[in-house]
Amino acid sequence: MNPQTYESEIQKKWQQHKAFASPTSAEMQGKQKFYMLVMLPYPSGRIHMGHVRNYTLGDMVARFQRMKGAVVCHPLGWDAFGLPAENAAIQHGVHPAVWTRQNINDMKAQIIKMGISYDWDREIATCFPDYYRWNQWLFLKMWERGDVFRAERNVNWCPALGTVLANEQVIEGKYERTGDPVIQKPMEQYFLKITKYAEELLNDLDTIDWPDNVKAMQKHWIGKSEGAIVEFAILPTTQSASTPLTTIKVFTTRLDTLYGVSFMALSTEHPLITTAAESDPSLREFCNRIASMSREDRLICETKEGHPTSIQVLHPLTNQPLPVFAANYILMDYGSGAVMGVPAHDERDNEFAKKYNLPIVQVIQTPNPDDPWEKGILINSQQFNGMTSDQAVTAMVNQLKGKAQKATTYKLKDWGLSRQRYWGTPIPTVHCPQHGVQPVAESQLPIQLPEDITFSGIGPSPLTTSTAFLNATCPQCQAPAQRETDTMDTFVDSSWYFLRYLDPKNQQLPFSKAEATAWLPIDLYIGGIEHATAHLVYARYFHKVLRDIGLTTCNEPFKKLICQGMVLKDGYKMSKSKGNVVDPDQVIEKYGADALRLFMAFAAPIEKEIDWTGFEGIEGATRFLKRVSRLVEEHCQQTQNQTPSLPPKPQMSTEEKKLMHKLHTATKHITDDLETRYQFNTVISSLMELLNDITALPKNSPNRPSIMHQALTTFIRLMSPAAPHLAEQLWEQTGGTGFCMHAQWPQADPAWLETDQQEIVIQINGKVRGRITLPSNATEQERKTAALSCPTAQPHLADKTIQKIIVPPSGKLISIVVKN
RNA sequence: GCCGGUGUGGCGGAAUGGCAGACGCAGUCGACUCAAAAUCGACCGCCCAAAAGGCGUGGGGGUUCAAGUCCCUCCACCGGCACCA
Repeated sequence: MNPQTYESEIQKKWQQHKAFASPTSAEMQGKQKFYMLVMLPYPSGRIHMGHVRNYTLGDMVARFQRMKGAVVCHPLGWDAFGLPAENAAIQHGVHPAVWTRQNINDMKAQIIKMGISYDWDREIATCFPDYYRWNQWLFLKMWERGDVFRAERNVNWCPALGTVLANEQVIEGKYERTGDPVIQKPMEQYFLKITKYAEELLNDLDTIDWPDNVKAMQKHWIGKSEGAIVEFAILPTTQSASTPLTTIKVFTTRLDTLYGVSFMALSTEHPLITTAAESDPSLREFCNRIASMSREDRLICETKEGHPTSIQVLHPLTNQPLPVFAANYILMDYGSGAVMGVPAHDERDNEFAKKYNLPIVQVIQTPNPDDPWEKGILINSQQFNGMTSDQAVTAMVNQLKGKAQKATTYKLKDWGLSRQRYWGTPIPTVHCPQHGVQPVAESQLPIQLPEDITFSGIGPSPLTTSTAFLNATCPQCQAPAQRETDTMDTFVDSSWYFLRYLDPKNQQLPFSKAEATAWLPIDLYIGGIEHATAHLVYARYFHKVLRDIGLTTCNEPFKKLICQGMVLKDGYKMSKSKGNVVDPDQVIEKYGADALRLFMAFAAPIEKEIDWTGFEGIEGATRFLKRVSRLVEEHCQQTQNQTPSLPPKPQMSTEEKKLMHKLHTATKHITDDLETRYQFNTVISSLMELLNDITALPKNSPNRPSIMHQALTTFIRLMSPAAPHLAEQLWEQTGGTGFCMHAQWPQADPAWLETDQQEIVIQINGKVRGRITLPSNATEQERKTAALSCPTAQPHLADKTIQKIIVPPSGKLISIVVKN
């Protein structure tokens, strides 16, 4: 029978019997739980090989855990808000909701064809009011907690279209579609105070089982550095009276180099520079030039550039006046946007000082004179001379009294939430002429997206075209107010979706605490490495907020994370524009879902990239499945479903005992690989080895029917997570009851893991010189004696002095050390 | 530049300090066949005619009875971040 027919029949049966259903917390009855999660897909319309790989491997774990007896939650949903739907609306006139709906239906059908065991009763789509109302609810909770604020930040502004663009739409400073120039324009936006959790987000990385590279990326993203904030007083006569500032605050990790400061550099966006530029045309021109550069250009342009100002500051210890520059290498959004220039001990300051002829004063003696950027011993620093860098920092903070404090800064920035888009969660606030920005009352949720929208791709957010939507009342004074037209970043949607799966129909809360407590943390999360920072940081942050609101109890949502490698074609990522997309549907059409799954699991370790090009290997997967079917077929014909019970061990032939041993060692390996090592390629190779050994059992083996029955029914269950359709088919054929996917997972019997006889390798001076077979219970002395009399070892022992004989605990090897 | 990782046959890869190359793909030869496909069997790292033996996990060094695996160092490649004060 060909896979195309039986696979869909089995899928129907699974569906009819709700075979993938998972219980609520009340129904769990103290059973071991397992929450298997994959990153929710964007409904682009077609599944691709990356999805296939991700979902196959997740499904293997889910199916394995079910057979092991765990209650398994294995859901899928749709990350359904986002730009492509809006583009489809602009280009093809189809409403984003319609387009998205259709794509979800198409993709769901494809995923069902893969035989992935998702509990579709838990399905969610983030674009439904059912879901996004809880984004709004959470926003209001965070507002109450004071975790939401409004501030200005630059956006990509396309003056020709009058539209804000996403980073991905801007290429080399131009709108990718029209080529219109894009500039940076400050705009008032909503922010979430993620920085409040910076320290915890950093520290808790040590408590989770994640890949090193992802942890490293997150650490770098959070970017903690410890140092001090020091104040430099502005010489009053050197700046215009209009500025309120009397000091400049500077963050430094090297307060010990304070005596080496010869200038101060400020970001071109620093308020002090902005004010100074008002009365200094040359400075203004410099700042404008830097501001007009796109982010990309700024990174490419590596030369340090500065512009002098009339401002001077006083050195806090020596009271010497120091010049203040505006400089292109100072970032406004890190530290305080100001740097104390220490040319002798900072590479960038050094370059800058040389260019502008500023004094370079060495104040640190470093262990390696060629590396002046390191810490060392202070010199030229008056009473601090002779101190180590670390001692000096403490001493200087004390000396400077209120003018310096130890401080910690992070690269992590507060999360800019606002998007000037239609297809997203409306931010639940109104603008009242009297009371400013006000959150709406909880009772008004959901604030629904209006349908009467025209999508032109130009002008402000499409939401501004719906007057019905815009008209609102102020919750404070009930006077007319204008509804907020910004929508939320779609990362909000994906920051807590895994909790909504647990209670998808809840009308009172985003999810109940009981469900969250019962199912969290997620035991295994699989997804692409591209989400190593943004999504995985935001989701961790949201989870901590939810914990602090009292909705969840654990600190970290994802206990174990695996990032799967990409599926390539001809060395490139598959993409429509390259025309190298391999459609999973066509592969299933030709080979069946089981073959594709098997191949995906076998091709390479999960975290590595695989290239579809080199892999006629799927033929191998097909061959394997055919061999299994044929073997079971033959066995059933021969035995007519008579299944005598297994004879006691002494009555078995040597070959039969060997097969039984293999059956149990394979069971052990496959169990380990699926349970702890998450190494899927060796699951498949173990299955192949086992199949080879089962096939090799002699036709005239005395207990063949019973041994074969035992071997095959075990094999079918071991194969079931990877190739569930064929397993189901063969399970029925061999007389199994119920679904194979619900059958009990085979257990490795320790008695069968041992063998009566053992082959022992004899090494002499590290080289293999012979092998002997001994009873497994032979003593160490017997092993040594036998090894020394091994014929092939004799030539290497003659005329030599034996110095040492080592028998390692496994007993599988004996190492003899000899000397001439 | 900094951080993380990888390096094993023609290819994908296996190997918890204990027989390197499991398993598969490709290939070669054979069986079956009128023939082909499918299937089954054998071979399949390098040197030597072969056996015996030697060499061999990016290069060099070290620890160990024993190193693909641990340590040092260099090289190459991949990924991430990148003027982070």
